[in-house]
Amino acid sequence: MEKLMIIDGNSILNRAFYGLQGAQLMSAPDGLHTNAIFGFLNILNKFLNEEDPQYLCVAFDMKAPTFRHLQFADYKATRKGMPPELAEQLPYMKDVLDAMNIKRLEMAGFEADDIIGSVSKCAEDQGMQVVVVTGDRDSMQLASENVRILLPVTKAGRTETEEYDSEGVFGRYGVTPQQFIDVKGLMGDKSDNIPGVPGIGEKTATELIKTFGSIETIYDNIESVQKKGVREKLEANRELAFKSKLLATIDRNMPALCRLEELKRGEFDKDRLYKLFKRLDFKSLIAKFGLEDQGTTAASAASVPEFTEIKDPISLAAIVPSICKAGEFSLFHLLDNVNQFETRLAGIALSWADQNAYVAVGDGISQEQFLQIFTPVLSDGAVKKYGHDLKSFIVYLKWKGAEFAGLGFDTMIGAYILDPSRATYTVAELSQLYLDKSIKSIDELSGKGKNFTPFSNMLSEHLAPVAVQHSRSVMELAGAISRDITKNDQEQLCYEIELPLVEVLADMEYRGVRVNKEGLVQFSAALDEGISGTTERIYEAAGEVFNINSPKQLGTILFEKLGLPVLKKTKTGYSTDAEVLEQLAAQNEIVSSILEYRQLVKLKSTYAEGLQHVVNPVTGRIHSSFNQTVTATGRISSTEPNLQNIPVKLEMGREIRKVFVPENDEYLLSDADYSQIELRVLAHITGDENMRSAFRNNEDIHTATASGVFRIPKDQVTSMMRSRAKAVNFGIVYGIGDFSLAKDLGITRKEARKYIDDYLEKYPGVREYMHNTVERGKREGFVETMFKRRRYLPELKSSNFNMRSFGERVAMNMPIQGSAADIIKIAMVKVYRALVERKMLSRLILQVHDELIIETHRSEKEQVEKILRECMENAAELEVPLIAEVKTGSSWYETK
DNA sequence: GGCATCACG
DNA sequence: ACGTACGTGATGCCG
Repeated sequence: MEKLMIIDGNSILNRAFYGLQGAQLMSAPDGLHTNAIFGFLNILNKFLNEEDPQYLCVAFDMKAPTFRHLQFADYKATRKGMPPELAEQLPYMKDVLDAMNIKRLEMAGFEADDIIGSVSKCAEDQGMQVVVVTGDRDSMQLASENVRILLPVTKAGRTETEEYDSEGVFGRYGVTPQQFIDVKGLMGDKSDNIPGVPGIGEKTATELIKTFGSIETIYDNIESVQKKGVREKLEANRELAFKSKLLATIDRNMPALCRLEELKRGEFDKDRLYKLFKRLDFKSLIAKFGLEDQGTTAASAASVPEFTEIKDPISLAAIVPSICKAGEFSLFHLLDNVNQFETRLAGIALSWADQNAYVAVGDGISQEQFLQIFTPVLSDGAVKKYGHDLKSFIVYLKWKGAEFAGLGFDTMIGAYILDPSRATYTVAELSQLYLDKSIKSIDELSGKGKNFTPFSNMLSEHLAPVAVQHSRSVMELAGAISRDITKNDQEQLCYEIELPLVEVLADMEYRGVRVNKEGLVQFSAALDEGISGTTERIYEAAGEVFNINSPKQLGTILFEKLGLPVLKKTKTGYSTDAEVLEQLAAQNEIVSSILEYRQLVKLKSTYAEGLQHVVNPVTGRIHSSFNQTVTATGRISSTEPNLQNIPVKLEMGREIRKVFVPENDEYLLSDADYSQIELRVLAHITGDENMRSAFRNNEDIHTATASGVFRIPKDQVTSMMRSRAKAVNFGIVYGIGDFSLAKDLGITRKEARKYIDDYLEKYPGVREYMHNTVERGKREGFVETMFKRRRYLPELKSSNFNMRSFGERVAMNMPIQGSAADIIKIAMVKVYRALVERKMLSRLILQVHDELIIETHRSEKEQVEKILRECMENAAELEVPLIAEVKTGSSWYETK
């Protein structure tokens, strides 16, 4: 039997739009929203795979009024207009469907439901099987032996499908599909503004129709309606009932929709679809629909520039003079991981003047030969280098003992400065964005997951053209991106802060930090003892053995077996996080054991054991990566391992810091941290006089705030008041709301509101700033830091309350967090230069957002402390003093 | 691979 | 009426 699938376009788009609205907006590079189209295509793809129909169409509503509007003025009067974020997606959705050769059906004067009803009837009559995909239960009336209704529903965060044929409808609602119309006629539908009979709801309506069969029969036998109240309501609204039934009835006899042949599925127009998906930034769908190949065959694909392939040392040496003469060149380096601790150069593409070359390292030229021949160029500061992610190349060179100088531009960093919110910064996507040029991406070439192939295992005939396209693009991108940076007035940020920082971070990664591995092993063993005891106590209290690490199993024990009250839920079930457990601790002894267990297991798995795995066996040190293009605010992030979240708050965790030590006993660790840098930045950029004077007088800011908020002299501020004022200070920086402050402090919302109001009273400049920064964000589309780092905030224009509120909080927070990040980056460059210029033995090794750590040679202790303090305190000229506190000790633990 | 949890500033 | 603080990364579970 042949099968037709009809999709209710508006309803599925709506569902996708509202279903896929996380905190993150989904949008194409130019800000066009794409979430509804994306969701629609995923649903479409799923059902096409499951049903594989021979015929397919999508029905849409049109803006024109339908016969229902014309007959009844109120019809759908309450329905709000489509939000602009969805409306802008419609034309693209239609383009995509056209490119997929899927017939769109829309007709002025009719709703999608009527089209679906008519087409399905026609198909049914011709002996076809019909599947209707919709998000709208109104279509239930269409179900029959041969018409199934598929309803994607979101359950616990996952999309499942409810399926109804006529029996299914009867099973679920107790009435036949036909009678579904009568039920709706009686109960009405608020969202469609179908009035129904006032006072009759779903229950009564269903009962009545079950008994009588239809609205007509009810009125023919109105005296048989048992309940007096119901009968009176029915009698009083006879006309309304019939009118509502008519409104609820889908028109199944629309003219001219019966040309089913036109709905036969056709081939995708792959080229057109590929371009559209590119436009919409749908990478995963390109793969899902098998369009990868279009990238190279598409007309827009850039051609590969002419290049020389270099496979012997002599040819390499031959191009060196030409590069030096050009005075600048771009490079694209291909690194492979030999193992967890070692990278290898697999090849490098070079572009200079009008020439390009690919050096096949490991294929005729060894790494050593390459370095020997090329280091004079790499270390010559007079020859400018343009690259993409030069930090990784510089770190590689450092391991090989080679020098790098003359960093001209890094396109990854440049693109991050232009827009720090991007998920990735690949040369291929930046070329598309800034050069309007399509090149094959290098990651695609090497594959992912089980298809992954190291560059060294690939033929250079495949690698070289792509690598050369990359190096040529890097040259062009350097121009395009630097022009935009100039336009945005971000030159200082780029050339004095971010680019100089590349070398600083490379050096920090290369140096690493010494850890006492034996100490980690011992720490781990000590934790084991605690864990086994705690585990036993938990099993004992639970009366059974289960996996405590599984929130699901733990939830079952706590909330079902032990009957503890459910205070919070997550998407997938009961919440068992620390906040919940702390509230439950008094009710059952097991709870505090679980908290203790969690603490111990976290320390063991993430720190005691996790860190052991990343100690470099050659150096005995941990070489974390410091990422410069990850955060949306300008902060640096640290990975593999993350050395920016080593425990410090609780003593038990803090002990782990004892294993972070200097290289040997000639060295110490110096730790300098900014005192209240974010609040000082706040005082500076808001210009608030009260806050400024508190800092200028070197007051304790939380006490000063408490004194203002509680309207009492500073010497009468209690520690309770101070800690509450501290919470408000923090909250303000995050774009506070009374609800969250109340929860944080365990007070009522009203009290929290008063704290905030009193705070803004005390610091009126802060109120002014918060208002202005949001307004400016809306006007300009972005907010910025003291040093002109930008973050774009399309969320501010969202019609979705939550999303817009999120945008507003970010608008308030980013300039503060980001300015603090700017300042410490400036300090890092200063500190690094000071150490290098003085030819000191001490080196910067870690940064933790407001804290710098130097491995200090004992002979240089005083000098290092002075450099740290001065570079940090003078990194920026603020309206309030910047204060850095420095301590030196024989381990990270000892620098507290 | 997404989710829940928890470590840091 | 909404649903609830900013920025990160690592781990273990589970579909």
